[in-house]
Amino acid sequence: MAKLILIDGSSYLYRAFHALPPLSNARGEPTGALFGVVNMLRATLKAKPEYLAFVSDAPGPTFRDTLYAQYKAHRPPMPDDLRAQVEPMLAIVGALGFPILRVPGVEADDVIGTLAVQAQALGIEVLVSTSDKDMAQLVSPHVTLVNTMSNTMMDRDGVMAKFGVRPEQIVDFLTLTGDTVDNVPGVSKCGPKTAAKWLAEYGTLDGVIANADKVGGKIGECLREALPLLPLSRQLVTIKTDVPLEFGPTDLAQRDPDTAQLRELYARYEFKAALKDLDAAEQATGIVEQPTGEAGAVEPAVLSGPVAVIDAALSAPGDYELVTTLTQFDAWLERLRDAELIAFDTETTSIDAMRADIVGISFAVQAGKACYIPLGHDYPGAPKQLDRHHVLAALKPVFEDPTRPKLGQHAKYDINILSNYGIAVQGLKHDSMLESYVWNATATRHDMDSLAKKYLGYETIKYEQVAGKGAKQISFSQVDLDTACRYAAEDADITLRLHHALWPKLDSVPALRKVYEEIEIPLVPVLAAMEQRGVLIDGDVLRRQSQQLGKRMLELQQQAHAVATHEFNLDSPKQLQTVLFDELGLQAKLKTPTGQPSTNEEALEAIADTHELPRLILDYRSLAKLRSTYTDKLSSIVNPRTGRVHTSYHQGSVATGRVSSSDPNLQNIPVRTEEGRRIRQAFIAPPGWQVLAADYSQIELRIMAHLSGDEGLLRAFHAGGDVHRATAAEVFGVPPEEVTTNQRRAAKAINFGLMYGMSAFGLARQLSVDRGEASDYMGRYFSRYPGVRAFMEATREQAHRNGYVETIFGRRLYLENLTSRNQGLRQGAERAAVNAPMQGSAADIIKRAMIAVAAWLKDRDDAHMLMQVHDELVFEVRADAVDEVRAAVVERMSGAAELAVPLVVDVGVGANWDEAH
DNA sequence: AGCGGAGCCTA
DNA sequence: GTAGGCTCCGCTG
Repeated sequence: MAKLILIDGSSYLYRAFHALPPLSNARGEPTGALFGVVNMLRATLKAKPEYLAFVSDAPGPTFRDTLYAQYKAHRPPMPDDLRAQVEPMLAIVGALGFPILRVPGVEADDVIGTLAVQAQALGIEVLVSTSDKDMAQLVSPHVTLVNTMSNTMMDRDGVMAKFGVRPEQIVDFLTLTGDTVDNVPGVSKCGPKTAAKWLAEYGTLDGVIANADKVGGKIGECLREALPLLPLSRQLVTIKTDVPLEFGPTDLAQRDPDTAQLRELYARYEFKAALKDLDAAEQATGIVEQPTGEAGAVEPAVLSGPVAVIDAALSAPGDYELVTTLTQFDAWLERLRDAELIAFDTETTSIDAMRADIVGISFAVQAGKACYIPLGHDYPGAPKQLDRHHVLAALKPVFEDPTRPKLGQHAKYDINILSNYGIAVQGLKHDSMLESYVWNATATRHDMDSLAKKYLGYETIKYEQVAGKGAKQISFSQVDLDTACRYAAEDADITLRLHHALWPKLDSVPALRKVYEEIEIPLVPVLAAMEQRGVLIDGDVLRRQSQQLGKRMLELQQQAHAVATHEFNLDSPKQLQTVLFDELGLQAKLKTPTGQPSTNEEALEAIADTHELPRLILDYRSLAKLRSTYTDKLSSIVNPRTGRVHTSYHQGSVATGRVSSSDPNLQNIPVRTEEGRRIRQAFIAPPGWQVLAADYSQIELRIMAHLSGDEGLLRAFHAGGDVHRATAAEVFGVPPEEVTTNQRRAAKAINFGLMYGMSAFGLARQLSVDRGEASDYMGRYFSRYPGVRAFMEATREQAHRNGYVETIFGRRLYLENLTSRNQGLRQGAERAAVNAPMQGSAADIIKRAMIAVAAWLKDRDDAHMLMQVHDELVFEVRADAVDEVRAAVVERMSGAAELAVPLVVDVGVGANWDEAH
């Protein structure tokens, strides 16, 4: 059964303030009450409730003040030492991921009462965490009070034991006893015992009132005296359970905690146990949450309250309309024409845009107001839907009008879908996935469900909930219309709400806004076009290669079995381990991270001279990899409709700003070995066309020269020629023409290693020299290129100071684990920090180049951009246009950034991708 | 059927 | 030693 924990914030703050000694931190700030509350919150989280909230009083009068001017009139003002702890408390509560609820006009109790009743109706178990006895009136079979500070729980029996009355009698009980602290008038001389006695006798307050005459003695007079005020008192002590709220119990999921901010707050207020918990969690997961706000010095006051308060406009349930009539559709068409920003989403039959059919479209034009237009639900008994052709034809002018701004979540997919129906979407202005990605690429995944949870505290309907999962999953076209509407309209609605939550963040940092507006958003249609175009594959070439590879693999396999004297699965590292190290008794040189003797390439290479089996395995593996991943796979993935391979480019999955490619991954096609390179021969151009490949020469090293400003490195690049040779000449103190092959190899290893944040130890390993020698090389390198060392130091320092490093264009690259107590994790983070500005800037540059080249290609039909492989762009070009395209591509790639060194681009042209290199 | 580990391809 | 994606096995449901 799902559980909801409601925390009575004010009650805890007061109770902790009075119960704990007046602690303070090194700055002299009071921390006692905070400490108590933080411990209570941490204990609460350990219960892992599905839903939770921290409820506190909103500023301003409530309905009780209106009802009775004397209400709480004698309450002393909040002590300064307590007041000072309110803002930090809210900051910590927010950073822990609690939804904070503050509703004006009512007290926290009323919000808690209302949510408790609502949750109960939904079959949710409720725990009310409070130290306020008045709350006992809420207790029921599924509502229990918890007092974390005294570590007690109070259910129905507990209420009876403590008060001597049933929970439903608590209101009457409190009315009779009154409350001197809150200035609620009761019956004087009537304490808990008398109240319980009367209620036991007459059942209810009304019963007591009706029988007021029968009560004798002095106390009877007091009762009769109090009679006129009792109805008012009852109103005052009754906790409301019908407050109109913009959110419900199920909106109250915990958000992702902001560990970085927590660490800072805990450190500031010196909560050592809480800090230790954070460290333990970090060690366990190896993950540290990145701050989502401006990193650097964080003043708790700035980040408190509103950051985590559920914003009614962004978190309320939406109003979704299922559009099945022309009247409805025309009304929405009108809304779209008037909209400042159109949020749209498509529903289809497949996640592969190239094979998907459209099933429906949803729109949102304001938060909470969305529609779903079903177009292709075809289950038995499906209601009649609008004509797809008519709807798309009517929407086409809207989608294709660049002056009507549009918003999507991963809009590239929807653009591809609509393109299948002849609609060329123009005017994509925003994409919530990219907003989140540019804001902080690593704080969260950027799918809508994760974003809604993190930035809105909203739990979306999951696709699995409407369509099932695994083998039983049905197509969206089989989902009933009402369910489909809830799901699909929510997608458009949440996209819009996410935009409202994320855009102000981006807009507040000019460099990030520029990266988003000038790089990521314009890149969307460019990538979409590349995916749709696809690349032509020669299936016959691949099939022939598969056969040849298979034949040679079989031979190797038979030889291996003969050597091992029995059959075994060459693809199984585990079986191989047994054969090599147990049966044949070979000496294992390396271990896997899990402690098993390793059978990876390096380990087999190391024992290849002691037995013939390792070499057979190595040969077999390289062939198996080629066949399973490339020759078999690629020919099977050719789209039958287009005869081409259509990859997907991912704009939101690489921490440094690169794009990645999958289904298939065209960014890891072999190139280093002769056999591998043959696979590239299958990437061809149509008859009369050529493949043109253009790649940046040493782009990351050039960026290092630019960023570091190191004179030696700048000179080397300005001189042109072989930079590794130039480096070797400097490091080894010989003229460039006398540099030996080994010297150049060492220099190249240093150049690359430095960009990966390498240590002398790593270089020694790479070059197979001892550590002293490697460290000697690095010493000489840094003495020749002192600017490089300074740059690396500065980068590490910036990473520690800000939690992120930046690219040339100001993209922020957050680092995880920089403050880890685990040395390995921390050093890993520092290496990543050193590499990130170079890898990230290179990514920015090629993205800018792609946008520029695509703009130039826009109205041409003699060349298409097909692939991006990090520092390389691949095109198909009609033979008569090759020279012109080559010049234009080089010009735009070289001109994609103004660096302190030239950006050199090498171009090759050929009948296939291999020849074009 | 889904998942983690091992291994290996790219820049 | 940076950044990814894909395939296989072998385990768990």
